[in-house]
Amino acid sequence: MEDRDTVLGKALAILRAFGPADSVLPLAELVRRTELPKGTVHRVAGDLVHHRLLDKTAHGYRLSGGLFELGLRAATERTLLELAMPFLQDLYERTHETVHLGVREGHEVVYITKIGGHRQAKAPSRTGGRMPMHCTALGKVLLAYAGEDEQAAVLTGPLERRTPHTVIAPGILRRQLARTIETGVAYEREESTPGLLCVAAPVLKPDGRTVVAAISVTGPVGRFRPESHETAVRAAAAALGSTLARRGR
Amino acid sequence: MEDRDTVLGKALAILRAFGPADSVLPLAELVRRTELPKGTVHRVAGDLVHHRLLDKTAHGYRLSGGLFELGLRAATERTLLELAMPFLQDLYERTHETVHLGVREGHEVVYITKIGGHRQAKAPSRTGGRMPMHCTALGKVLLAYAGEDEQAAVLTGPLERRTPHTVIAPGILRRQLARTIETGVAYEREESTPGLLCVAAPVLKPDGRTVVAAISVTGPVGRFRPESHETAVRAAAAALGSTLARRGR
DNA sequence: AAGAGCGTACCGCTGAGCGGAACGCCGATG
DNA sequence: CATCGGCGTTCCGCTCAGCGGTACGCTCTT
Repeated sequence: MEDRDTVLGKALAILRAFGPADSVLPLAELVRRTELPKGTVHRVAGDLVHHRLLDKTAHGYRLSGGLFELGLRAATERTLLELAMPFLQDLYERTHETVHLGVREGHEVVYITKIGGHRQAKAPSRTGGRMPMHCTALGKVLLAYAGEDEQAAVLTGPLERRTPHTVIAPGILRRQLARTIETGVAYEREESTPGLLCVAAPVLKPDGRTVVAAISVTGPVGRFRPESHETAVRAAAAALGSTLARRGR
Repeated sequence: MEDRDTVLGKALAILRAFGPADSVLPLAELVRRTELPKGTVHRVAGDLVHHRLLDKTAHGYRLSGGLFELGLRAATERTLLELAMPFLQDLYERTHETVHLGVREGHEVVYITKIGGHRQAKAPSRTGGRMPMHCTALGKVLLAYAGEDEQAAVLTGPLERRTPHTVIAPGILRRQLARTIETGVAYEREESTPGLLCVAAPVLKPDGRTVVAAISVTGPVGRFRPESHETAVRAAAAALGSTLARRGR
């Protein structure tokens, strides 16, 4: 999967060895995960510390602030985030539920940001994290507007059953996607996480066909009725769409 | 400044050649900024593309989504961001002005996040960006609680005059910092950007001495009266402080 | 006391990385 | 239309940065 034969490859193998949940990893753990020789990991990790991509603590290594800073220079994601923020705020203020902004990356959703209050539903999504497309509202929206082949690739591939409600039948899923194109929204009902509901709408280019990103509102089963936020989400997404069209790209 | 003799050094020189404002840089520009041989930049940039840290476009290279994703795995910043979000939301909802969360990194402030609505004052701060400490409310708070030597280092060093209001007299600045410790807030009045006012408060560890981060509210001269948000900012920062103390680190 | 697992240090071999040079392609200039 | 400067790309032989097996010393656990 990764190219472990070049210095850069090794360096990245080490950096990517950190999962979203990991905070500090000891050298030995990095060796295990990267499957690189111990000496090598030691040296490269040392270099990475020197370059401010890793911090060295008493208990091991940790991704450093330098990396955080660098990552936020990525132009497209950052611009999207900055332009979207006001709309996401509006949406949050109107709903007081967890609001997500995500884009498609390969066959998964990547969360650009996640905003919420104290009462937010405990979702597994994390800023900068990934989730499968077939079991999230955000993912379904992004998939619905993705290219034919992209869509087919995901539907054909194995669809992980995350909860009893996860839709793993390609047929049903395909129908949901078709309906998403018609209505302009997608739903998730406890398909990725028990107890969670979600509505999402696409942020489109002016052509009305290409997705740039998607916005969603998530809440817990019980007090939360996703249908009642359908219009708000759609409006926010549409508004962001036109803003993007107006300014630069 | 940078170590250009190792592969990693070159790679980082290239990545860091992208300023906060740059979106796409052509090869030639990278060569100019990094002062590396053309052939070398070409090759390394190619490798970086292969490793999903750069995107190659028709007009040059661009920091890619892979980097964004990686950066957001940095544990400390991300945890801080996640735990802070609800408090920042509250603060925004109460004030409807631009809200910042920042930490100290070296002799500057790094913005972890920035949230605001449509009417937000056009501040130069950007998520992931840097600003000097001596002319921002966030910076003054962070500096006030930083170690003696750290504080001295900044005050001794050259203090850039950003606007006619920038305080560049170490004496006055030191008094402001002292006062910040007493009152628990710092102000900025058009010291970094004309037309902008700002209040900030420290997020402290339980010991009440060590700063972890700082929160601020920014608004435009005219409608915005920073004093009236002093309590709200202080409350938000304090609340975040206790939350951090409770959970994990 | 023995052992397992860790982080660190050493060091000689070698091919990955290096970068100067040359090329072909524009678009600006005269 | 000819020239030229700046661009991105490719090539290739030299060499030293990177490599990783080995060994050591430390701290826990058994």
